[in-house]
Amino acid sequence: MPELPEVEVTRRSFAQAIAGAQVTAVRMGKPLRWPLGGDGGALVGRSVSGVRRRGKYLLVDLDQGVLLVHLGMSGSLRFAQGLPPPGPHDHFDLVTTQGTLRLHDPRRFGAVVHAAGEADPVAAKLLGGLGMEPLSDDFSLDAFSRGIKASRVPIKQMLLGGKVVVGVGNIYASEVLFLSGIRPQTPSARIGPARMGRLHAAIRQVLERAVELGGSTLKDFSNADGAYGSYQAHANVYGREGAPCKVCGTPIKALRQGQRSSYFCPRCQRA
DNA sequence: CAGTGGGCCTGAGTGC
DNA sequence: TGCACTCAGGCCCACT
Repeated sequence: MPELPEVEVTRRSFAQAIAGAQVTAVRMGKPLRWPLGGDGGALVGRSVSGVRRRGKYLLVDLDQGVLLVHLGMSGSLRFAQGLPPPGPHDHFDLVTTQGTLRLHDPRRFGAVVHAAGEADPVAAKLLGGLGMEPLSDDFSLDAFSRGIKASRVPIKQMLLGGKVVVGVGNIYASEVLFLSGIRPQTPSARIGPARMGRLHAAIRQVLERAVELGGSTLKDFSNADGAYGSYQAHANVYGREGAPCKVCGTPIKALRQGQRSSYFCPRCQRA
């Protein structure tokens, strides 16, 4: 589920509300993708100083250490007081003086990891190889272009890989390529300057727009207040196989790349 | 070394 | 109604 916009929308929905809170208890359900690291009891008494985002990770900063939260494919967070008793898919509760932060994740591809800091080997392993932040100032066309050109991997998979730029997942990769007029199968190294410029701009444009719209709710995504996103209704190609292209009317095509589906318009995306 | 594909999990949907 | 199968927003890692 959650790509960069959903994670950012989630962050914004509870960062203020949790700031300054002190952890009073931790509850864990079934194991998640990675172990918490240490005893949950070590979190009790810590206070939350803020919430940042790096790629698709949320970094819950504590007065000592940091909590890395990843939503995987099916995760979502809630932050509220008086949450109901945990259900079978609520696998982590951080109970604080200002409310409970709860991770709901049926597929359990998500994780909550407690690390001493970002430099802690456990955290560094997860955050180390990440590419540029697309919504930050370091996301220059120059660096992006160099990163992309260095590989012959199809551009769709290059974007998903996160080594050059983070946060572009399966939905937004298709949308970004549509706006840039590039086919998903195009080898990264074969993208020339004109299309590279459009691709770079489209990444920012699509992700910013998605954040404004609260992300995409395909099935069950909601932010920490329980609100749904609406970007999916604006998708040009994702999930629209056979439907007419919103620009030219040509039926949208689907294909599979590395076990993931990609969608594109054969007319608007010529090569 | 770059690149591909399996695997982690559960639930929803489809076709028989 | 039940079963077998496919697919779903991500990402690590073993293999070629």
